[in-house]
Amino acid sequence: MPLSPRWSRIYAAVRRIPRGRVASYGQVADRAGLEGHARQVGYALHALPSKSGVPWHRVVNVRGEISLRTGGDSHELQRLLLEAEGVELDERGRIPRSYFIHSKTR
DNA sequence: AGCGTGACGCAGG
DNA sequence: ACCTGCGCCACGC
Repeated sequence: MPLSPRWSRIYAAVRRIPRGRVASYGQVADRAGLEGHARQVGYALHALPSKSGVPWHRVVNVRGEISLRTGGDSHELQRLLLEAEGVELDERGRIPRSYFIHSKTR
């Protein structure tokens, strides 16, 4: 049975993030027509089955950090998936602004 | 039905 | 750059 229309919009927005780029939870919320509901984006992705085909790994927090609990498996997985797409983390383990959607460069 | 919790973000200090 | 408080909504007790 279908998830709430709210979550469907969120997943659709995530699917629109181009390969090799990332978006913050807030940007996803905006693009899903849910301005100010960044937290719901995190919740929706958390509930997402790993088989879904939704590129959840392209969503990071506004500071360019992977928001999954450090040390956790999925945190590691997200980093690997991003690097596989050519997204490079800086020395602090954060993703430069230039990889975000809407960024002029890159 | 209330309350705490959480893959967040922004304004303040 | 760091910390705190608050708004947001769905879930599980």
